[in-house]
Amino acid sequence: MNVKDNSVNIKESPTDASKESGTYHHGDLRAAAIAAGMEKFGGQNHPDLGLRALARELGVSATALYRHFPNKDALLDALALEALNQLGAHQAQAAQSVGGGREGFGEMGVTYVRWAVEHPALVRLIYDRVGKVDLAAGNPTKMGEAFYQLRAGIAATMSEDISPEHRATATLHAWSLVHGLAMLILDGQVEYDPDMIRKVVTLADFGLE
Amino acid sequence: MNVKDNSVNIKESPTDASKESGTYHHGDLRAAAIAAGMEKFGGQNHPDLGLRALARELGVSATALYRHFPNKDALLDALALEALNQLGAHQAQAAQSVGGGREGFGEMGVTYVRWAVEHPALVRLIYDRVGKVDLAAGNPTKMGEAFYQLRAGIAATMSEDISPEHRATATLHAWSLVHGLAMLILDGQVEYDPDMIRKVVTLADFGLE
DNA sequence: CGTTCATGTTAACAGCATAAACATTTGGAG
DNA sequence: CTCCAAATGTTTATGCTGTTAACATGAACG
Repeated sequence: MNVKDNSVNIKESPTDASKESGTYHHGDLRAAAIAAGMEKFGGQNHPDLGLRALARELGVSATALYRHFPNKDALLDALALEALNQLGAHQAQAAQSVGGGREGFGEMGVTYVRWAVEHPALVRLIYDRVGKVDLAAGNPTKMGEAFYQLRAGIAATMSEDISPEHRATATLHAWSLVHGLAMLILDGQVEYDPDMIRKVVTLADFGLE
Repeated sequence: MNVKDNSVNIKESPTDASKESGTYHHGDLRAAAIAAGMEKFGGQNHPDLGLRALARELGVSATALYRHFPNKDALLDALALEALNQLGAHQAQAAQSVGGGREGFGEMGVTYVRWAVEHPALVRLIYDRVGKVDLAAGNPTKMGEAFYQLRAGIAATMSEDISPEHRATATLHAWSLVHGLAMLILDGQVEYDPDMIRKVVTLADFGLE
């Protein structure tokens, strides 16, 4: 599988744009807003975005964002999707770099946790939004699809000659393990230590090999 | 170990109180606020508390709460502590009802997840607050102590003749597993099913017996 | 009986998301 | 090329929020 780059496409606006004086129109505000939002959430631990602050950074009035997002939640959804795609890309890369089995799962787990530690607010945002969005509208969202890819990556590290039920259980087990570990670290209950992570993750035994 | 009830002590205020007409003074507003807050968070999934709304429910003006809590965060901290104590009590009860080993851990894990599912907003609140509080002030908080009890309960289900390092790793593994599972359920990624929970949890093998 | 202190009140402020009305720029059709 | 419509921006206004300051009440204690 290739590492797809699903990142937001910051298209140069018509007639170049970029900047140039105080143009009334911004160029591509939607993309800029998402980029600025991602930047703002980058190293932070707790998601907290103010429309006014974001708009100020973009050199635009607060209500301008409403031309591109129906409300704040929609903007957060867009950010969450962007973040999930980035995480997915990292996971795919990790899966690519190693084989399956316990070793492969270890690598994916470590990657998941590391990405989470490096982008705390984004992980929180992802799970926060997906919990609200997917349930509310029963639409087969892009986020749902991205999550499916994530699970599939985990399941792929498991031996093929185990029963489907056991496989489902084991996948859930693995996902829970790395996600829980990541959350405990983000919430300050466990200090981040790559070696320790690997030890904990490879302690798992659910018919991987 | 006995099941301690660390719940908030709703002391009848001096001179009885309880209610009786529109007394200018409330009686014990602090306890009432915590109780009302717990009630409000009870079945909800996402923590969201408005001081004004809470005060309205208590039949008191919004700013009255500032006589008992320096700010909103302090109130949330109090709620988180209360919630953590309740969770701890449940865990202790579960630990009491079964022996150690894989069976014991399974019971504790199921209990943890069940309580989390029944009180989603409170679990979120607990980890949200402890992440901010314990780190900010390096004080050995009551919450820190309560968490220690939680970990100790998990560790107690493990065989005694394993090395301390392995024991620490295994404890973290177990905690991560149940916490991650609970979070995935709360975020709508996994549907709650007690049997499935038990299967996933007992799939763990880290020198329990 | 009177003072003091804890605890309540109302009024005010800044910041928030958001809606409505108005302004400007862009792009396409005649 | 011109003109009109749609897209995208701005200003203004509304009702929410947490929080502070100044004032009021009542309970406890000498």
